[in-house]
Amino acid sequence: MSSSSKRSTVKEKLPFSKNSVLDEKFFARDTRVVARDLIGKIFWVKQSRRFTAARITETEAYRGEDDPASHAGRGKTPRSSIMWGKPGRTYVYFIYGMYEMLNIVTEPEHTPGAVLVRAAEVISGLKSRNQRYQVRDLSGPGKLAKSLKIQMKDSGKPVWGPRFWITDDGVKPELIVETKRIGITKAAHLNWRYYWKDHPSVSRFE
DNA sequence: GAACCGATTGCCT
DNA sequence: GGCAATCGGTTCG
Repeated sequence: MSSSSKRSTVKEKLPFSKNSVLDEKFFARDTRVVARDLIGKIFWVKQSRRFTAARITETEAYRGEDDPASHAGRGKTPRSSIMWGKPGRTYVYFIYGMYEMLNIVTEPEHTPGAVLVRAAEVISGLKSRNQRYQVRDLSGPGKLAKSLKIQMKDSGKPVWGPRFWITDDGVKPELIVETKRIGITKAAHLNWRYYWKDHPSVSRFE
């Protein structure tokens, strides 16, 4: 009668419905549409058998050769070539000597594009008690990657497991604000940043 | 090789 | 608001 009698099977139970996981088609679309649609979705990370869930509240779109601010803006290089790769894979890069940035590759294969995940709110898996304190609001891409322990070696992984997932639980923001991207000098006038209006985890309001 | 830059953050004035 | 920290990627020679 106790649950201990039927132990773990080969298949691992995921803390979300398989139907709610976004698939490759979701990411194989216009980068700006994907960036906007990702607001409110849940980003899952599995780290040493524990799951952390964070609701995405802020993103930015980075496109191809038509976007000078994008890593793809000067053509394919060893670092940026992943942006031409299959959609729905992570693109993690290192910047300013100390921060990693989490991006998701967009557009059909051979068309470059990626969405920078700039902010999120941890909604489950938050560490507490005797474990190390973890903040709830991941306000900014550097802090987000650091808190979720996302590193360069995570680059190229799909967002439908076994390390990352993105799910839709039906929760939607009342209003999504579109504004200028942050921290760039080229193509700074484009309103390709999207955030959940008034959400406390958003890095900056403009 | 060497020099320069950057999709950030936190601390300082 | 200004600016240093810090280092892989990119460009230049």
